[in-house]
Amino acid sequence: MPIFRIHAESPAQLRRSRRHPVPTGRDERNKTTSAAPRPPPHHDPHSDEDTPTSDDLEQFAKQFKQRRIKLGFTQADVGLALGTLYGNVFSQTTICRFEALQLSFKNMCKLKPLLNKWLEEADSSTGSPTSIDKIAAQGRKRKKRTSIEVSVKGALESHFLKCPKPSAQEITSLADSLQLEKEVVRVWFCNRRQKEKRMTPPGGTLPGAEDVYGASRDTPPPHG
Amino acid sequence: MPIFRIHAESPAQLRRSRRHPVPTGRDERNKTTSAAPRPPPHHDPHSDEDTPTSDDLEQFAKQFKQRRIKLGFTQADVGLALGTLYGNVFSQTTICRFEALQLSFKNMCKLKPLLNKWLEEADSSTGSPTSIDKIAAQGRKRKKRTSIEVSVKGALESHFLKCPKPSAQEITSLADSLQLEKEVVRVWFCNRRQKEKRMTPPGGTLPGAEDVYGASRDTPPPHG
DNA sequence: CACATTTGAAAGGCAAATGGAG
DNA sequence: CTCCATTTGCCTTTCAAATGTG
Repeated sequence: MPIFRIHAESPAQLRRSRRHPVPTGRDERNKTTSAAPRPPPHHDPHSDEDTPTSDDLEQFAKQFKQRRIKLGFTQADVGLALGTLYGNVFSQTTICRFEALQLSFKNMCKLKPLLNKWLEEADSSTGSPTSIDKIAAQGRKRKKRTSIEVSVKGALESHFLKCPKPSAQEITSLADSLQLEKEVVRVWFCNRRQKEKRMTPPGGTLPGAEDVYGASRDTPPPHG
Repeated sequence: MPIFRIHAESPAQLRRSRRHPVPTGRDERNKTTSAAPRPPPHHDPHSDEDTPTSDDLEQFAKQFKQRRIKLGFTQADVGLALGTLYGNVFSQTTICRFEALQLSFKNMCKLKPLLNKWLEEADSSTGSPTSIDKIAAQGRKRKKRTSIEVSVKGALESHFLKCPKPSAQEITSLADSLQLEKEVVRVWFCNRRQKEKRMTPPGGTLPGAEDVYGASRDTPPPHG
């Protein structure tokens, strides 16, 4: 049973390879089953703070989820709590991914200590009135994700078609006319270009038409 | 423009694929797109409080979403805000459904005034410090949804197979052994029985043979 | 800037909670 | 209490916004 797949396939890759059929054929999944994907730089087998093994993570995630549920918290609650505890909010999505081992190995390692701390906190204060009702998201580190309205998106899109690489000035004026921050627009174009690349099939053919070639059995999308 | 499908096919009905006649008898399903499914008791054309038409709702939902985004709020924010405004929290999911017109007509009507109020509130306080109005309205709060752990679910399931209709006493003891509230267990069995029924084809045959009785073919299959 | 990665808002599936009728 | 319809939310997934690195 191939348990822990973290890092064996990073989420990004999963996503990508799922999008087009990509005749990968063989799964490269059986790379590492339970060994740490990456040997610790200097081994230090005893702690929770040091690079854990995949098994550690799996174990922890499982236990974490169990405790969380038993304590009656939702994933969202946890994400929020991390904010009030360390000023570092996370979305419910991220907690979900952690529990499901769907983050990269590195990412998992980064989050583990935080969640561990929260768990201890929550665990110990079972029943006692530790005010966890701080709604103020102070010192938010990451910028809140901007929602771009459909119509606005359309406008951006059509601009992109005309000019995928607008100058700083163009961006500014566009941002202005759409009432968006300049930075948001700039990043949007960056991301949009990235997407374009992703969607453009390696050979210049259309995606979906690639199946015609049939058995390119083990040729994952060549990049260059 | 056949846009608004509220009530035309409520999610619930879609899901259950109209197996029951539903008391309404005649289907008011194809009752035009723009007329209110139910004529106002005494018409009072000027208000937001009265039964709105489908068009009203569609209009409102659209506008609502636009404003919300422009103001920089997420669906979750709104849901939460409703809680602090009226003591009646809603989840992100519900707000999402409202915006997408995915609630039943009745349900939409019920939520509209609340959201409308929030919108005004939020709208007017753009930039101004605002009063943190805590209308400690009805304490009428929905019980937080209980998450039942996988293993516990398994236990319940196996009990169900042995005895789908446990007595109050059995429930109590089961609840006790699983460390769940008795009520939760009772409801679980109710819901489980419901599910069983839903999955069991009407004639004892497999689902798909259901239409033997009535040619009710005005509902296109769930979109694809 | 390109490219890889982290992270979240919104949407979808399933089911927990609620309400009405018997 | 039951059944059944309906409301509503937790968790999950998708797509992409934001961030990090060269």
